[in-house]
Amino acid sequence: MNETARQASEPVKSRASDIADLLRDEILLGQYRPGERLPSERDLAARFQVNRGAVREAIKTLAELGIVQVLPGGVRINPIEQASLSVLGPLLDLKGQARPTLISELVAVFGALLALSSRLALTRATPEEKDRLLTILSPERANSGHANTPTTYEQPLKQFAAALIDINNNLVLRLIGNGLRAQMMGRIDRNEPSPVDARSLLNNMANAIEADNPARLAFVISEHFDHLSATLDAGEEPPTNPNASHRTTQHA
Amino acid sequence: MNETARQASEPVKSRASDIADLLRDEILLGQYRPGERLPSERDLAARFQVNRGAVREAIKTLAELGIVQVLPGGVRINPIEQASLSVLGPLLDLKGQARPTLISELVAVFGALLALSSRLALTRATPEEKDRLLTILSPERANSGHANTPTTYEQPLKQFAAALIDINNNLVLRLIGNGLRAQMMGRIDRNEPSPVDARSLLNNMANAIEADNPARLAFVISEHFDHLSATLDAGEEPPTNPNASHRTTQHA
DNA sequence: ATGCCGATATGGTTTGACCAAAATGGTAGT
DNA sequence: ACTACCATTTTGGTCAAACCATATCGGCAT
Repeated sequence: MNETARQASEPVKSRASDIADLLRDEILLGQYRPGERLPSERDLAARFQVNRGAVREAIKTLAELGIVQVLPGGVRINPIEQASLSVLGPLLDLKGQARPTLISELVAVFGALLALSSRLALTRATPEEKDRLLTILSPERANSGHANTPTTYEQPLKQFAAALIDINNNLVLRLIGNGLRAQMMGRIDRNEPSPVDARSLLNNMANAIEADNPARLAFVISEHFDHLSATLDAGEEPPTNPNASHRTTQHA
Repeated sequence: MNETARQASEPVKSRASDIADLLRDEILLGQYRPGERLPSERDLAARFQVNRGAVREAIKTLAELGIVQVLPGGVRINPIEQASLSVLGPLLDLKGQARPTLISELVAVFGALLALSSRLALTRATPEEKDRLLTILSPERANSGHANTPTTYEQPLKQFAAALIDINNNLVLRLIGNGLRAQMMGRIDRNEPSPVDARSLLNNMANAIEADNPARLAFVISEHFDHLSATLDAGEEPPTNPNASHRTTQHA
């Protein structure tokens, strides 16, 4: 029946993917320098006690990630800058060991893309779509009336971003968004506690939408994330209060 | 000696990559519907007269592209929206057969990212870096003095974008840029004849930089590419003059 | 010191087989 | 007739031992 319902629970861990993960982390951690050669497939197979085929598949994955380059004579390590977007996730998992400023950079780009996306969307949005966006931004005064949503700021932003993607119907934008989201999934949702008056952000966004002002919408978003990024840039862990357990029902 | 000089001439075509390309195009062309199952590895191996290992590696590639999902019991096709950025290239090669509006969408996102990147860069650029940007934008009045550059508009923009990436030093931005560039490489350089008064764009950009106005810089870029995107959106091939052979020394 | 050439190492490919889990289809029980 | 269960088949995952073409490296002869 429901042929499209399948959801891909876990990626089905396999030897090859385990090896790929391991080698990937080793490379991202800088254990091999760019231009250097990875051990031969046979050596790796011996090291991991697996068949050469498994190693080949793992290397295939690394090549697809853009962090190595396989050519006759040997597999060579690429500079990180030549990698694919998909390395962000692993890089984040390495928690700053490889690039301390990563999260700040990510926030900056995310904010900018959100701003861009919202500007484009608001320009072409129908009244109904604008209503939808407003509803997402301010669940308190929504028509559905149930104000029991626990004042989380990430959720509205996520939904908002998703709605923007739908409205824009721009495949390129969607693919980039997919990539970023996939990499952030479950990695910095907690680490990015969306500090800096996120509530006022949502309000400003709503106002800009009501005012039908795409430029202003983009501006308030950019401002917010620029600030957030700068904050993260300054100290590695800016306002990490001892009681900060992400969403502490602030005298709601 | 020069250990980093190796340049990866051609990607070393292999059976597996051939098969991957073929299957990829078939999927992108919609010969399989999302949720549907790809033929089994054994069947594909038989069809392509190759070993199963080659087919496995090909499928691995497709999985990395995000266009299929391999799990015990069968390989299933994903909706295009779940793919990776890397499908853009193949999609462009299919020249609109799969998604006619792709180029327009790409231009829109490219412009927006360029605007974003330039805004961020101009905010933190040193005077020297600003000079560098200006030099790139207006080679005529550059200090080097050789005005023999044949008035191409793509080149300055490419160099400009590259310089921005360097200035920003934002890995996320760089990876996205890499992805987009890799996909566009040799594909739409000719198809995107950078029409609409590109010269005035460069001038406006230079002015904004001289004025130290990041917002204005971003604005002029956004405006330009929004317009370009809209133009592409309207007619599939907007001003394709019969004599349009990309750069026709317009009465220079 | 230089040029050539062969041994060696490397990725690419093949064959054939086995395993675990999913999908399938038929049978037994209701 | 319908459902629940189970055995068969199919599928991806893995393994083993080779062979090929090319790139690399070493030693040899000039």
